[in-house]
Amino acid sequence: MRRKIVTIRDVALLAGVSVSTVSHVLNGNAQHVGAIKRARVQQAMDELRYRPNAIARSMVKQTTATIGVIITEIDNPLFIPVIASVESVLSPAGYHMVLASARDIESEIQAIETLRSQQVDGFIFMSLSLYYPVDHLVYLRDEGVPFVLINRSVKDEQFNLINWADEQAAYDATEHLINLGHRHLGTISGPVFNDPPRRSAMERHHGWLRAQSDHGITVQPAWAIVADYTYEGGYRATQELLLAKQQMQSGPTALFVASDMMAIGTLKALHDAGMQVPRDIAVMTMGDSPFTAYTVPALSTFELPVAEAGQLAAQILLDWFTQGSPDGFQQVTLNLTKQIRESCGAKIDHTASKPPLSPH
Amino acid sequence: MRRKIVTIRDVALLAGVSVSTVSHVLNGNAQHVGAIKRARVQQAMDELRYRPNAIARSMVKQTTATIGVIITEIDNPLFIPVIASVESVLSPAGYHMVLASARDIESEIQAIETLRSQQVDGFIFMSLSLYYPVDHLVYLRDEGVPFVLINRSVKDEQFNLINWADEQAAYDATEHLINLGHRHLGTISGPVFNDPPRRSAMERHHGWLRAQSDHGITVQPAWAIVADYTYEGGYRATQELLLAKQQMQSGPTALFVASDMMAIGTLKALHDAGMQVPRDIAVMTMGDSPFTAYTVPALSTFELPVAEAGQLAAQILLDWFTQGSPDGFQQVTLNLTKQIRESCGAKIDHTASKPPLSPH
DNA sequence: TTGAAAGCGCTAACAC
DNA sequence: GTGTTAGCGCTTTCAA
Repeated sequence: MRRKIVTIRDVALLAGVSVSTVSHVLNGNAQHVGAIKRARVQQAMDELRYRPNAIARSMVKQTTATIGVIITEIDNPLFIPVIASVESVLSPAGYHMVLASARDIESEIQAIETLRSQQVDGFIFMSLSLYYPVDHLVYLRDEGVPFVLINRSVKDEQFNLINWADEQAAYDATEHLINLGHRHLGTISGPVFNDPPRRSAMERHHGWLRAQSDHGITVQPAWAIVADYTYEGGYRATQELLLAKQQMQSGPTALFVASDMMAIGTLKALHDAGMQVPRDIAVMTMGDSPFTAYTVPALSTFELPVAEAGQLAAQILLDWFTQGSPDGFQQVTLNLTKQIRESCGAKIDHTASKPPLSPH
Repeated sequence: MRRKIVTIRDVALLAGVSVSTVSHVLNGNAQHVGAIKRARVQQAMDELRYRPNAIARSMVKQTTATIGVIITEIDNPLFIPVIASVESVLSPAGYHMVLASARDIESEIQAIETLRSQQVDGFIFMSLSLYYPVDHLVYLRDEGVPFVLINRSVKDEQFNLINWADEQAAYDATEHLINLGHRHLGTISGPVFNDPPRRSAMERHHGWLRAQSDHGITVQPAWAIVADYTYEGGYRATQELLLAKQQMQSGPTALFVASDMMAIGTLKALHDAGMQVPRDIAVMTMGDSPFTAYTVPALSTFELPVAEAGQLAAQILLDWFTQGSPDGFQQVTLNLTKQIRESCGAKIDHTASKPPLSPH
């Protein structure tokens, strides 16, 4: 990019005016500039193909109109709609986005340092959804740096924090299954045993438990298998569950699968085992993948409002920049949307549908 | 980000040295600095929590160590692995990435201007895979700005250009079907009738045609349906095909679906119509979605080496920066990887498998 | 080995 | 209205 650079000075020279005049027309303070000179300046800029140097401007304005987006799990499909929506609100406001990825705390700290030295005006942190230490974020906050966290596992109340109502959605999904008549529920959980633990996985698992508890259903621990949110994980966990069922001579009639990627694996494993969904087993899941509508059978799911999270995050930052540091911090929990399709089946008939397994 | 900024001057003052000395230790020119002073400077930096201002540095060095990535179709899953891999090679080299999206030529031109004024050192353009005019890219090239195009539809030979071997993969996929014994082939094409046309769709369609031509198979135009690379499109196109089949009293025994997203829709439509894959109809597709392994049945596909494209693009730019402007431009075509699973079925037996539709 | 000083391209008082 | 000028934080000759 090292052409011979055309500067504001060149323009001033050609237009026969001073640099400050050029600067004024550049910044729209055109009221302070006579029409004749303004035209001359415009023409000189065009002639010279002048392009203002944003770096130099940032230098004096002490602001870059750029926000840093730090993402983890760059392979997580979730972050596409997020950055897309962040971009969609930032861009019209004249803000830019620099991206950095960080798969752990160390590289996150590193990324923050680098972006700060690049003078970004704020941050969006996307999704290191483990309960990691957040000392560096506390520090950042105390320095007055604007940032917002999306889907982040923190317990501290003092951040701008956007989360999804994972626990409630899992509860609702499970309850939906219960209302359909199911009394024997299994689950494929996310990575609940991670260390540090992962918020969404914990919450979703908890929602599954709570719904059953509220309905007086006894949880069968052998029917709760832990996986890792991937297709493969869902596939293997389902095989495991089927094995347990075989050994126990009894299995769940309905499954809550804690992520739609896993649910795809579950569907596959069930199919490979010769089981039909929802006839032999009902399935509910949650997530944001548009694929769920096109699986066979189509998955009943709770959809994450992912784009909303990104928009909101960007808007919080923008407001901060324009209106100055806010009084408190925003804690937003976005609800998921119920999407009933085929995999959860219809209401089951307890009196007729099953052979007399239990006296009930 | 407007704390009271700690500058190199503050450090110099505290350490009792000159700014240029601080600058030297900052830039590793430590040979020129005595050990005692060096230590003093280090300590002062730590004490003040000094963070060098990259903006100021860029200002004098005339380089930002940042490359602009302009993507279109931000909803296209393809670009995730691309930017992930771009980041993975840029980051270790100390380079950053600023993202902009542009869904048409006008906004692309706009994005280029903005990023240039931000003094990015180069560009990666990702995937406006239509034959749009490229005057602005020619201009960019002639100005000596480093950039590379990924999956871009251009005919000009004078760009760094990374593409996938779409035509060949489509040819191979079709030939695979032919080798399996199929003689009646259908296709769900991408948006071939777009204006301007879309390279990958055209090429894939052409590959499908060429393979049949090479094997002396007569193409049945009614079995070639055009869609738009989406699930929905694949679903609807397949329904259309089924309708045509019904009206003609004969249909294809095998389908080449030009993208895996569409193929998911195809599978669904086929299932909804009560047809079994591959028994009733064989399916081959191509793309980069990891989902294909988990559909029912698992999709036979040609996989796009997407990450490779990103790495290559980033590397070309990095080499340019370190070794200076190259002599020519690189034109790379990356081959897809054959992945045979269930949906294409096994070799079919012409003598026995079908009721005597034809005397053959 | 160290320091003084001249910018990098731009903005914003402040004069005129 | 328009021009002069002092920086923004840093690197880099060039002298000492």
